Formats: sequence, C-alpha cells, structure tokens
Amino acid sequence: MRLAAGQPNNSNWMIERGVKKTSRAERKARRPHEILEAAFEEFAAKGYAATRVEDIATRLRITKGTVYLYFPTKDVLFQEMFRHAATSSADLSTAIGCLRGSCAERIRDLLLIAYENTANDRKTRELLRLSVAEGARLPEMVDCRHELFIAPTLAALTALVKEGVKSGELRQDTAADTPDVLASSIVQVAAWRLMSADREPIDGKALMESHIDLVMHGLVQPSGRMA
Amino acid sequence: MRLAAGQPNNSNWMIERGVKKTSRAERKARRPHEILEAAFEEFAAKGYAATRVEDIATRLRITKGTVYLYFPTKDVLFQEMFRHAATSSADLSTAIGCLRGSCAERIRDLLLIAYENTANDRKTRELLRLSVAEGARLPEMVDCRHELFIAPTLAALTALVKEGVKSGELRQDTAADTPDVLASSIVQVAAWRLMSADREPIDGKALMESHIDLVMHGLVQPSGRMA
Amino acid sequence: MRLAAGQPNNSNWMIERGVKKTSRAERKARRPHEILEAAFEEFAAKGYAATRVEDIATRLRITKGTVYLYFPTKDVLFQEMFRHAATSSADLSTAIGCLRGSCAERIRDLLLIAYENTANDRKTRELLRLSVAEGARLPEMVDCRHELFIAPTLAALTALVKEGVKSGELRQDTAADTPDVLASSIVQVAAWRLMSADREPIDGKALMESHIDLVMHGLVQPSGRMA
Amino acid sequence: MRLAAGQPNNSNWMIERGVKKTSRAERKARRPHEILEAAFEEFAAKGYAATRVEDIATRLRITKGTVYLYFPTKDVLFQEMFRHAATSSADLSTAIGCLRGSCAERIRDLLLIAYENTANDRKTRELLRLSVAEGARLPEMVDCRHELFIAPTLAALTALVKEGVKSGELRQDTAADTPDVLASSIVQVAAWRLMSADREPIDGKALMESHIDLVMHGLVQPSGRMA
DNA sequence: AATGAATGAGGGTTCATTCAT
DNA sequence: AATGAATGAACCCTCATTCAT
Repeated sequence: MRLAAGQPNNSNWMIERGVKKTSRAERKARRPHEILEAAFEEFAAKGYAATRVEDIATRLRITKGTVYLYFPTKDVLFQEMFRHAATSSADLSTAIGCLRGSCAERIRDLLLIAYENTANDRKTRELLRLSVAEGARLPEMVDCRHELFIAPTLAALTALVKEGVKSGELRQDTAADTPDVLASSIVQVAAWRLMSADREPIDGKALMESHIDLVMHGLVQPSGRMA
Repeated sequence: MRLAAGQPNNSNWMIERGVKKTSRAERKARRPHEILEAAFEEFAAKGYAATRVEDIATRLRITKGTVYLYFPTKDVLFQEMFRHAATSSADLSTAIGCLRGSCAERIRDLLLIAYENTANDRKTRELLRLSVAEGARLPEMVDCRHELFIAPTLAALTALVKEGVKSGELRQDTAADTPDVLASSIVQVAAWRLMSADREPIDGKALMESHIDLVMHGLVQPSGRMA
Repeated sequence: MRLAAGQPNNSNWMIERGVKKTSRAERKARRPHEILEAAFEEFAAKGYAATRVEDIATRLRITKGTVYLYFPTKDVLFQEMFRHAATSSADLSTAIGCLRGSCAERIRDLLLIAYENTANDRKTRELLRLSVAEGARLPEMVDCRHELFIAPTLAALTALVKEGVKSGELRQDTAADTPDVLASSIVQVAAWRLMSADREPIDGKALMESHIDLVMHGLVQPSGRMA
Repeated sequence: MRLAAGQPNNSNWMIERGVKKTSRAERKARRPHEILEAAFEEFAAKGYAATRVEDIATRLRITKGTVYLYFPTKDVLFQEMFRHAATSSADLSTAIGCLRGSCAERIRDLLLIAYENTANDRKTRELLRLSVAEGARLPEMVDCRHELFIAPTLAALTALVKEGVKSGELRQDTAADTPDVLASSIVQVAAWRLMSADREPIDGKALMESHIDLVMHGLVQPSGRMA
C-alpha cells in the first residue's frame, strides 16, 4: 500500500508519538546556532572559498538543503557566523571592572585577561585568522571584531595609563600616547599559534609575563637611565 | 604607446619602427618571474582557493594556457610563488652586520630594520597574510618564512641581549630569556595593516618607537624599582 | 505525450493529470542503470577518449553533474559500464545444458548459439570492439570478457570434442587439441560487422553454416583422403 | 651583433660546411615517411583521440611544429598514416602467383601466407585494431584495408576452390560459395593477439594448421559421411 | 522541517593549431 | 626547415543553489 498522494511524507511521526527526546520546536530553535558553530569550525579550518556548504552540513549530520532553510547563501552564512562567533566570545567588560591594585598591577592583570580571551582562546584566535585571510573581502568583519574586542581593551588600557601617569606611578612618555603597544605580545602569541598550528607550541603565558615585565620595568639597567 | 588593435600582425613592422624592445628569448626568460609576481598579487589579494589561474594570466595580458607552460599546477605555482616572494625579499643579514653603538642602540636599530623589512614591507606583510590564511594547508610555507625572516632576526636579538647582560648594560631578567617579545610590536603593526587594509592607517614607525622606548626603559617610574 | 516547454513547473499538475508514472525514488533507482546504458552507447560509438561525459548525459536528457552523482569519474563509469554490459549479456550456460543429439549435432548447435550471443548480438559485439580498441588501457576488461563469454564456450566445446573422439564419432587429430578453431567464424563475422558498420551487411548465419559444414566434413573429397 | 634581418636564421651552417651526414634535402625527403611511421606507433598504441601530436613528434626527437609542416591537421595525418601503413605492408599478389601443388596444397599455402602477412604481422594487425576502433569515424579506412588485403586473398581463394571443385578434388557444397570461412582462423588469431596484448601468447601457426586440417578433412569420421 | 536529486555556472587542465623567430 | 611560445576551445570535475517530495 502506497501513501496517499496528498499526505505529506511526514518523517517525524516518531516525534509526535512521544518517541522524541527533543521536541521539534526545540530542535528548530537550536538549528541556526548549531549551523553557525559548525560553519565556524569549517570556515576557520579551510577558509571561505575552500569550505563547502556540504562540509558544514555533514558536521551536523544533516544535509545541504537544511542549511539553506536557515541561511539564504553561503556568503550570508559566513557573515552571520562571524558575527555570532565574535559576539558569543567572552565579554571583557565585567572582568575589567573587577581589577584591583596599583595601576601597574591592574595593567598587568588586564593584559593577562586580554591574553586569555584572545591569543589563548581558540575561537577568538580563529576569528583573527579569518580577519586576516578574508579581511579584504569583508571590511565590516574586521570592524566588528575591532569594536567588540580591541576597542574596549584599548580604552581600558588608555584609561589606566592616564590614571597612572597622573598619579605619578607611571612615566609620562611617548609610550603613554600609544598604549596599544602594551598589548603587542598578545598579537604575537596569537600569530605564532595561527601559523605554527601547534607544530611548535610555545608557552604563551610565560611570553606574556616576560613582555609585561619588560614594558613595565624596561630592559635597560635603571642606572643607565641617569644619562 | 599602446599597439593599435587593428594593426596587422606583420612580423616586421614593429622591428622596423623600433617598437620592439623585448625579443622572444628575453620575454621567455622573464616569464616565470612575471608570472610569480602576478601570482603573488592575486593570491595575496584573494587567497589560494578564490584565485583563478586566469586572473593571474589576465594580469599579464596572457592566457591561462601560458601559465601552464611554466608551472604544472596551480598548487605548484602557489608554492613557487611563496618561495620566490620569500627569497626575493630583503636580506637582513648584511644590515645586521652594520649595527653600531651600545647594545640598547643596536637592539633599537635592529628592531627598526626588522620593522622596515617586515611590517612596513608590503610583500613581506602579504606573505604573513598567506601564512596565516593557508598555513594549515602548507606547513612548509610557514617554516620557510620562519627560517628566512624570523630566525635570523631572533638570533641577532638574542646575541645582543646576551652581550648586554654580560656587560651589565642590560638587566638580567626573565625577559632576557625570551627576546622575541622585543619584536612583538612588529607583528602588531603587520597584523593591523593586514586587517585594516589601509582603511585606518597607523603610524607604524611611531608605534615602533613607543614600543622600543617601553621595552627599554619601562613604563613604571624607575624610583619604584628600588624595591 | 511530451511536456510543453512553457508549462509552469507546478509540482502537482502532473500528478493530478495522471501523467506522473515514475516517482522520484523509482527514477533514482533506475538512474545508474540508465546511465550505464547510455554510456555503453556513447563509448561503443566513439571510444573512451572521444566520448564526453556530457554526451552521455544529454542522451538521457540530464546534465553532466547528474552523472557525477552516480559515478565518481569518467574512468570508473567506463569500467562499470563494461562490467555491466558484459554481465547483463545473455548467459550461455543454460543453453549449453539443453543440447541434444550426436556430438556433431551438439557442436553445431553450440556454435550457432554462441554465434547468436556473440557476433549476432550488438551489445556483445560492441564489447569486442571496446576490448580491441581500449584493451591496452584495461587488461582486466579483456579478462572479464574472456571469463564470461569465451572460456565457458570453449570449455563446452572441448568437452564435446573429447566425448566424440572417445566414442569414435569424431576424428582424433591435432584439431581435437585446439577446439577453438571451430569457433573462428564467429570471430570473423563479428570482426566484419564491427568494421563494415552495416555498410556491407553479410549473412552471418549462412556463413556460420558454411563454416560448420566445412569443419565437420572437410573441403576435400573423402576419397581424396586415402593418400 | 645581431643577424641581419634579411638573412635567414640558417641553423644548418654546420651542414653546409661538410659536418653533415645526411643532407638537408635527404632529411626533408625522409621526414614525411618518418612522421607517418611514428604516427602509426602512437595511434596504434593509444587510439586517435588519446594520441597527442606532440607524442608523435617526441618519438622522432622533433617538435610539434615540424609535424605541422608536413601535415595540416591531426586528422589528415591519421588518414595518411593509415593509407601509408596499409600500402607499405607486404604485397600478397606475387606470393599468390608462386603457389604450386594440388588445390588443397595451394589453399593451405595461401592461408599460411595470408596468416603470416596478417595475423602474424604486427603492422597489419594494428591496422586491424584501428579499423575496429575508429572504423565508425572513417569508413574509407576500412575500405582501404579491405581492398588492399582482403579482397585479393579472397579472390585467390575463390578461384582455387572453384578450380578444385571443377577438377573434382574438392567437394561441391555450400562451403564452396563462401570461401571466406576458410580464412576465419586468421581473424581469430589476430583478434586474440590484439586483445591479449601478449599477456597470453598463443601458437598462431599451430592454430592455423589445426584449422586448415579441419576445414580440409573435417572433424567427423569419414565413415560417418556415408550416411 | 528535512531531504537529496538535479542543475548549471564555473575553474583547473589539456592540447590542436598558429606564428614569430 | 625547424622551433616552441602562445592561444583558445574544450573537457573533466566541483559545488552553490533550487525544488519536488
């Protein structure tokens, strides 16, 4: 006996009879999120052009067609994925508010937090890769990353340095105008990890500590600074 | 002076008018180089997968087929291009030999030279982009870049720091063990330029100076270091 | 009844008018078979290299891409096609079992059956063409044909001749050692048809009868055999 | 100093000074022949479509361009090659005139000669392959082969059989009308060799002898023919 | 909602043919 | 006469996208 032609070939009858674990509604609500996560993995691993929509679907054990139910084109999916990944990453603002101690201590802690959330966080690191790789294709992408990650950190850094200079704890110097250099080792670690792909792991934390020590106290013997 | 399109392809008229400058042999000898240069531009701009061999050819006003006379596959072309671009870039070794002054001065000069040749040199910068973007695809590529650019610079840096520590000019500290952090601002500038694509130009030189000043003398007031 | 080109691709009108006979599933199940058949026609007509995958597709009113849904490469398609065509061709074994009469009669009937299934069967004949044309490319192809067609026939022939010699019905002679020559006219007819392409049709059956008569009774007058 | 424009870039100055072994004229006269021979080898080995003009040139250690000096297109080259190979093959007519002995003996000798010149001659055998493989493409090719090889042999065979029947040496039978079947084993051996590609060599001569014996004296015991 | 068969627009690569040297 | 760089038309194969089920 064949199914009547008018009847939709409802493949979900199991669900309706209580066999389900997750309701259809739940599933549907979760789908976009799942797809964005899968897209992140694939795009990060292979880049935009080399990633096939089917690869993303397969990762979720669904089919291409389903992806297109939620995102109209590969391009849109990529952008949404980027925005999603950038947004879902850890939020620095609360951490920044909790800093205690001298300016130097707070700068140090801020840098370490930023490091943990950037160079040491795989997701954020891969977003950096995509920004570099596909940056020319999607300028807004870069701006998005900048606004969410970099700008707040730099703002906090700038504020801290200003405060320190005012209180006399920190030197008033050209460096005070470009506090971004304080964070340069974060980028360095991230870049290294992106390129070495774990073939030559480095101790990022140690490198951060070294850099912080350096930018705080300088390489040159203080006596030498008399001149 | 461009050739008129309708011109009969008389084999001699060009010669007779002195228009001909490049003989066939010359042209052929130059072709591989030209193609590698064009490939560099295209691959750097769009990445491996998104670049069409035809784009590379069109840039030289030749056809796809001609490219394949010199390189057997797109993949080989990419690798050769990378090697070529990496090799043809400026050589630091001579510059390193000419450094004069105190250790601090020489470190400063070395960093500025490295900056000029890396973050401030478009070619090298784009190689960094490719290393990040396609690094997973071609680990050797990254190693190639590392050996040619980074290793020598770091070696020189390490030697200078050691010398300075020995002579007492520089502090003996954890930082002395990881001299790479001295160069972190180079990576930072490079990364910034790769991502902003000149939409938000930065004064790389000033940033370098700031960073060098910082890592040399520290952000913290020297009096605070007595402890 | 063909579909009008301008017809809106309304998903239901065909069903409602009873035009739809093949469901999607049926169609899919049939596709590999259809493609193999179409491939047979094209490859047989033009040879491997000169056949375009698109030709095969067009024959089925589908597109190239669809062919690649079922066969990964042109090469695999060719091999599968060959195997399919060889396997699907008539099976001699049952026919061989039904032979009755004297050895001479059974040999005669066997040869005629083999003729019908080989030289007189277009499919088998074209497989012979492919074996000759592309044999160097694919030795296994030839072996495949040999095992399926030739070996069984020769085995039966050998058995019959042995039986006849034992019973005294047939001459014991060098010919008894190489019963394959009994079947040579089959090859001859097949070769002729492959080359003349029906421009000069021959009466294969008559030729077979002549040959069988000859190999049975000899061209030479029996009295002349005294010498 | 560059060559004057009017002077032909004579690369053969060595020849003119007596360095040569073969004069340019000789060379030129031989070229078409050489190319046809090389074309035969390549086309026979790979078929028309799969053979590249460059393969043919390389075999002669010349370049593609040179081939095009003598033959306007690949297609023409193929046809000329076929005609050349067919023509240059051994001529049966003289051999046929030398036959001596009874009709049976002369038929036997004729078949053996035809075998030597056809199934046992690599060149002729490969022409058979091409006729089968590309026959549909070029009907004239097949006719060419037919006229040169098959027709004369069959004519001689027919004449001999007629003569034998008239003189009473040979049976008057249906077989006398289709003397081609006498030659069927030649085709059989040729076909076998073309397909097995020497992987399973057969003793063609023995097979020929068997077949001749069979068609002459029959497989059935002469006593059985009394009935 | 989900599927996956089908499409068709390319992109990589090959190769017959041309032509300046 | 000979070369071989260059061309451009195909051909194989892939994949984003659609749509009937």
